[in-house]
Amino acid sequence: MSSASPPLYEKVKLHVLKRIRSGEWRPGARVHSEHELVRELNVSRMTANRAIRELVQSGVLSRVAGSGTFVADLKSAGHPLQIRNIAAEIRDRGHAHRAVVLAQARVPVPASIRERLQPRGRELFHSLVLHHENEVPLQLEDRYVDPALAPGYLGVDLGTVTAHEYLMEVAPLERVEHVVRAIVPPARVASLLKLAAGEAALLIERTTWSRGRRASFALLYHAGTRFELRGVFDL
Amino acid sequence: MSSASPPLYEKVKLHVLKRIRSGEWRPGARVHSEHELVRELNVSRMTANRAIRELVQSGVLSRVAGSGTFVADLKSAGHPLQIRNIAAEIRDRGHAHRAVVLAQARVPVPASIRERLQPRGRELFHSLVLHHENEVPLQLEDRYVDPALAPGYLGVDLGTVTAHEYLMEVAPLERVEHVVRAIVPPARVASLLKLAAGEAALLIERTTWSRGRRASFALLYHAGTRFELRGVFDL
DNA sequence: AAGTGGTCTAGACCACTGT
DNA sequence: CAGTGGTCTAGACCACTTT
Repeated sequence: MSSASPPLYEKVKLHVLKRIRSGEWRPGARVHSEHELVRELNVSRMTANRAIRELVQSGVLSRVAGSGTFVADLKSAGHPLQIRNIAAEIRDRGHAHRAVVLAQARVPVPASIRERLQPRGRELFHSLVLHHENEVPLQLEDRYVDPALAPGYLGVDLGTVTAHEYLMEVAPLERVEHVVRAIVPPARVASLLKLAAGEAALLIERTTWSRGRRASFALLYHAGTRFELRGVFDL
Repeated sequence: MSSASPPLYEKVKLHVLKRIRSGEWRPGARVHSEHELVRELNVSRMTANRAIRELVQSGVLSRVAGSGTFVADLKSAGHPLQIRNIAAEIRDRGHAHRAVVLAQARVPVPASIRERLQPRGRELFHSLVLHHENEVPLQLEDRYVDPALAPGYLGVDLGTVTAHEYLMEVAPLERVEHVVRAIVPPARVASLLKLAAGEAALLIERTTWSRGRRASFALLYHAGTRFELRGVFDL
C-alpha cells in the first residue's frame, strides 16, 4: 500500500526523535506507548514496535516490559568509537598504503606474550610489519600468531595481504578485543616510526579468538602526531 | 518465575551463526534465504527477517535486495570501542570518584578554541576539573562552553555534577564527536595529573552539539599508565 | 483489571536481481 | 520469469507492572 520512499517505521522514529531533540521529552520522560503510536500515526503495531526497538538499540530510548518506554538517560552511556583496518583506512583517505615486512619467523613464546595469547605449543609465529601512508610510517604492527590456527602464516606475503585479513580468511573470527593506551614508545619503535624526540605513541593491543581459542595478539603502535581515532554519535 | 524459553528469532540467529563460526559459511558465501529459513525452522517470515536483520545490523551479514544475503567480509570492517563518562566508569569499578574544581570562570575566546567551538559571542565559560579515582588523579577536564546554550554553567557545582551531565540536562544532546590521540602533555597537565617524567597522556577531544549549534568543547587528558579504552566485538 | 512491552503468525504488495 | 529482500498489516497470546 503505502510503500513511499521513506519507510513508515522511519516516520515513527522521526516522530519520536523530533520531540526528544527539541527537548519536549527530556531524559527519563515517558514516551508514547506502542498502542498510542498506532493510533496517532495509523500504523500497525509491528511497525511502531520496530521503530521503537531500533531507537532502543541505538541508545536513545530504554524500555521496561510491563511498564513503559522512556527517553534514555545518556548521562552514563558510552559513545562508540571505531577501530579500523589500517590499510583500508589509508586507502579510504585516498592515500597510498605500503607495508614493509621487517620480520616473519617462528620464535619461542616470549614471556610477555604467553599470558595474553595462552598458546598450547612452545613456539609462535611472529611478524613485524611497518605500514606507511604516502611513504610516511604510520603503524608498526608487532604480531604473534598461534601456529595451530594459522599453519600457513609464514608463507603469507604480508606486504600484499594484511595479517588481520589473512587470519580472517583462514580462521573464522569469533571475538576481537582491543585495548587502547598512550605510551612513550621503546626506542626501537620510535626509530622505526620516525618519531620526533619524546613523541608519544598510541598503542592498540588487539587479541583475536577463533574456534574457542586465542588466535593472535598484536601490538599496534601509532605515531602520536599522525594518528587519531575518531567517533561520532548522532541524535 | 517460570521457564523463559529463548525467543524464536534467537534460534534463527544461532542457526546461522553456528555455520559461520564453524567456518562452514565463509566470508562472501551466500546464506540461506528468508524463505529457506522459514521452511527449515518452521518460523514465520517476519521472524526469520528479524533474525537476519539483526545479524546485518551487528555486521555479521550483508544483504543485497533482490540478490541475497551473504556472510559479511569483515576485512575492512571497524570494531567498536566505548568512551564512557569518567565518573560512571570509576564508580562502576567500585572505586571512589572525586572531582576537584580548579577553575570555573568567564573568559575571552582562546584562539585555539575558536575554530573548534565556533561560538557567536566573544566570551566563553571555561572550567578545569581534576577527576580522581581513589584519590589518584585520572582525568583532567579542560572545558569550554557556549554561554548562549548553558547560561547557568558558572553556577553549577562541578564537584557534584559532571559538566557533561549538566549540559545534557540543560540542552538536549544532538551529536557528540570524539577524537582520541596520544600526546606528551604540557607541563601543567603533567603536574596536575602527577605523571612520571616523560609519561604520555591519552587525550580525548569531545565536541558536543545542541539545537544545531556547537555547545561545548572539552580536552580530556588521561594519565597514560592509568587509563585505557577497552572494546570487545563478539560474533 | 487495564496497560505495557515481547513475541509470533500468515498472509500481502513492492522493487529489484539474475537467468 | 522466479527468487530475493523490504516493508506492512491485523490480528494473537504471553508475562509482567501498575492501579
